[in-house]
Amino acid sequence: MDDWAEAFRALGNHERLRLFVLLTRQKGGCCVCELVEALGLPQYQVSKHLRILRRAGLIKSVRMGRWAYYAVADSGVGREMAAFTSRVIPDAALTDAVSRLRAAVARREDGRCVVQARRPGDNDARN
Amino acid sequence: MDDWAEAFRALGNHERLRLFVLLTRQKGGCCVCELVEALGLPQYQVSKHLRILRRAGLIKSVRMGRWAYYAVADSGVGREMAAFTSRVIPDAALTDAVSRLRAAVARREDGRCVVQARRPGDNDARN
DNA sequence: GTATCATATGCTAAAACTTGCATATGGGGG
DNA sequence: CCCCCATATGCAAGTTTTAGCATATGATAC
Repeated sequence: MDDWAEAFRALGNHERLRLFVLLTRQKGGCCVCELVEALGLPQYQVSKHLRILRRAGLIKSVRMGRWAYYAVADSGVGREMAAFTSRVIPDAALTDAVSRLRAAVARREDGRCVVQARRPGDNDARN
Repeated sequence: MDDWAEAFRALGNHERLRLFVLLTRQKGGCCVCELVEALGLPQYQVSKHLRILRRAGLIKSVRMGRWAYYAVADSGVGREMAAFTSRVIPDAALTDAVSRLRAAVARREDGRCVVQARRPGDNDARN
């Protein structure tokens, strides 16, 4: 029960919910920079949100070289929540983010992410 | 999407989650004093939690005389969430609260609540 | 080694939430 | 009318979250 309350709280934030739903849409997971690109949020924020989702048991992470790949957790809370959000949250709610994510993933080489990180001065969202 | 984030946040509190799940277990709804008895929380806290759940679209309320009856909302968020929590949260997690609620409901007369409110000095939980 | 990229984290101020107490509101009964 | 019961709400203190910036860590390339 407490586990579920924590999972609900983790998803009770707009950005984190988008983040989680994005991960459910991208089977196989994706790395942080791809999520940063898809969501248009600062990298540190994405990292922090990811940690909260992981602590809640909703997602898992694997280090591959210098990249960290995140995906929906296999067990209990993660799988159930993913199934639920996939069912009730309409695709239309995040078409843009999904297509940006797809684009980033498509740019991978040999299955590895090659997205260049935004640095101060790049064409980032609010500048 | 924002609606869902708000609903998740509302359920992201241990007591509120218990409260909501209790309501899903008691079809037809129940009044505040019955919930107070079932949960062992102070009345003002139950009222406040109920307001948050209602604002999130999870539950609805009806005034009947001096009692306020609360029940899971019919529409979207409420119904879906109720179905979900009923499926994933084991009954064992709140057997005690449910049986106290059932007992209170059983004590109704002519379908109306007759639970006497706890006053300072009664055999309440932590005293 | 140094430089660079991807990611994580510490710190701070602001905002939001929780809790408790007191009290207000709204309705019924005498 | 006044009193009581059921419920709601205003306020203050303590706690947690959030957002932003800077910086640390981990890993690869040179």
